[in-house]
Amino acid sequence: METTSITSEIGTTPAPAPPQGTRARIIYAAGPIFAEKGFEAATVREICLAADVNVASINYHFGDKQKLYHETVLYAHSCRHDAVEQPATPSPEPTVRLQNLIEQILFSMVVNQDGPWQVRLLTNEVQNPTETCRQLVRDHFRPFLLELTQAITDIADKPVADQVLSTLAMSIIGQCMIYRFAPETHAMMMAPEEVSDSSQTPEPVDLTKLADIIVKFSIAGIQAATA
Amino acid sequence: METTSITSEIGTTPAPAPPQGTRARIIYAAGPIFAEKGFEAATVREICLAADVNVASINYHFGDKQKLYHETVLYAHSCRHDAVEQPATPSPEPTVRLQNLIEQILFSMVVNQDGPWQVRLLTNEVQNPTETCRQLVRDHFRPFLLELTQAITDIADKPVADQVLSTLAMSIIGQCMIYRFAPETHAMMMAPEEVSDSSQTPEPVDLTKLADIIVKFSIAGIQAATA
DNA sequence: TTGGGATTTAAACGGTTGTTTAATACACTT
DNA sequence: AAGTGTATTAAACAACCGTTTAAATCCCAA
Repeated sequence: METTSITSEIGTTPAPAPPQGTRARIIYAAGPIFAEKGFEAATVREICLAADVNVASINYHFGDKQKLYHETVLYAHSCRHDAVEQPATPSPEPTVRLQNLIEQILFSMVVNQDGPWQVRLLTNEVQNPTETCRQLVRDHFRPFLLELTQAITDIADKPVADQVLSTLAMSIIGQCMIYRFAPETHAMMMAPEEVSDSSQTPEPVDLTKLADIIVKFSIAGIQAATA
Repeated sequence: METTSITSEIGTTPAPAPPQGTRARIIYAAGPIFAEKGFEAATVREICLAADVNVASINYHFGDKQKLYHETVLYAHSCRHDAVEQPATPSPEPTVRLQNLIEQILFSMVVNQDGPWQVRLLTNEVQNPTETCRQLVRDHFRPFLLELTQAITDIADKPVADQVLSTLAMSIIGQCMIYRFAPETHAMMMAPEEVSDSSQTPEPVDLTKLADIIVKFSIAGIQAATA
């Protein structure tokens, strides 16, 4: 059995074209299926059909369905993480750092770059976390949260109680994530009549403008809540 | 077959004790199971086992599994809607109305009154909407959104572009909903080491204080974003 | 008490699930 | 060319899925 990690195999290149190895082709096919139907509803047979491999290949290369899911989530995160560039040296100005962080969430989680299935898969995992999520929290989410709370503290320019600090951080994250947590219901609310099929996720919002509003909103909110 | 709607049967009374009728007992047992495992992963056999009824009862009383799910979601919403009292006459002061609306979301969606499964079920439905969600949007969510945008417009005290208005509304809803969309991941982020089983959803946050922070944050944010 | 619709029951239905097996094909060294 | 370990294949496995069936039971009006 191969032992190569998929993240090092095709994770570094977003790979819009289906890859060649059997193992990589399975993950490439499993991603959108897991993202759309969830872990339980997705069947190994339809994944293998989409990947054009034998049904036994999943158990041979990954052990079982659960381990395939684990690898697929990690691959999805690596795609999104690579898709957004970060400034090499953080700005000394905390409001600029806050803007960078907000844009980082929005552009990695909201924009549908080379297919939105990676984001949808991560959203599902964060909501119904498995051991995979714990790994993501430790390696990526918590370091990000620390940067965010540091920026908030600097903007407040005074000591902030821990509970207030975490509430403010969650307020900022919540503003960004709402667009990914319930995009279809959001579309229903905004356009009540014209149902439309909307096969692909509609992206009518200008992300730059959206980021600007959230940044202004949040800076004023931080100052008011810590006054 | 019975034709009584469950919402009129036990919906008006939150009913912490298991109800008597077979039909009601099925919904009472199906709620937490659907909420925890999702529609596909939940099996009719474990629902019937929990409800202590025959496996054929679901098909007899509801037609099929999907129709049972539909009724269960509607019942869950009626529980949450009844659990929060609303002021009879809206205040003329828009900031007070905004505070009432924010508390309305928080107390109906975050607090775990007589078990958090109703909220979790609604969250799942909003994320992967079926026809049931469309019904909820039409009858409840959109009227709520109209109240919210009206309050925002009054606070801004000047004309606000539609796109900005809807962005601000989503920012407020997002701040409240983030605590329900990913409560387990949120707990992971806040307490990295002490994993703990946390069988029940932990509720360390003081809701009144939380609401206060979000209200202050949002009022300042609205004024800054519409200045 | 009796008749008959409503309800509950045990059992079975066809179909699908994830996984395993054993045989086959492949690539590459000796 | 023979041998060897890896990879792929078709077929079958037991278990479970949602649903259906037909008989048994309940309940209440006549």
